[in-house]
Amino acid sequence: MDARRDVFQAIADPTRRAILGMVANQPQNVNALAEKFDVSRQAVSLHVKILHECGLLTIRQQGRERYCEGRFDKLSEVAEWIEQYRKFWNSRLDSLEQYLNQIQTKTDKP
Amino acid sequence: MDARRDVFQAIADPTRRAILGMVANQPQNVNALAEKFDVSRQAVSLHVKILHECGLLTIRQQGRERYCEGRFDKLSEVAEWIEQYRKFWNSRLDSLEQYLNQIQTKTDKP
DNA sequence: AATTTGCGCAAGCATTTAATTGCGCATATA
DNA sequence: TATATGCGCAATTAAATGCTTGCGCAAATT
Repeated sequence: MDARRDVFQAIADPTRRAILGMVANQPQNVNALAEKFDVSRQAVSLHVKILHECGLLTIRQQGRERYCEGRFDKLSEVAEWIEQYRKFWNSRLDSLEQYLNQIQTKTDKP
Repeated sequence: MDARRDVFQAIADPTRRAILGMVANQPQNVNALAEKFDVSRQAVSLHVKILHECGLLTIRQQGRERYCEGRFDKLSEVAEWIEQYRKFWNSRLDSLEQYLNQIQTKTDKP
């Protein structure tokens, strides 16, 4: 179960995205994560392993527990890939900056 | 070969990302695309089908040819998912980050 | 010291996926 | 009209993926 293993592939799985969401704010150990899913602890453990191999989370061993914490900078790879196409779906704006100004303006409007 | 079929999964494949890159600027027919890859025409045709099913490209039939053109607005789904984590990897001054901090400060206010 | 708990390893299994090959049907072209 | 071209539709195969189960080790608890 180890072939092409990149960030794009890692985030393709919904369970892995959920895991990332859970370890974004504070570290969680593997069992704590596993309890939140319907799949077995082993399945979650494997997802964690994959995410770790991709550099999307770090693992801090503490006694017999392994605390997982999100490491999201690798997502910039995906973000950059997508950014180049933003102009195609948001044709009147051709940069993130302008896009941001747009939503900011919308939001600020009372 | 039709199960979970979402945008995250569609862009997980490098060949499909390459195809999207090729049809971003001007439409290409299936054979023209296939020539650029080492895999068979059928393989490319299948990737095109998947991308089409995900709404990531449109197909315009013209005679016996099918012109594929990128439709990137579905990528915003991925972009939005990623955006929520940008603050974790991009700690430098960034308009989006500032924006996020701004609303976060508002929210955090007790 | 004995037991429980957290968790990785590894084997096994069902699906899914990517890719190939052969076929046939339209639409072009000679 | 005969032939070439573009391309989808299976059917098939090999590999990858997600998941489970059983095992065992090391750290914590009793």
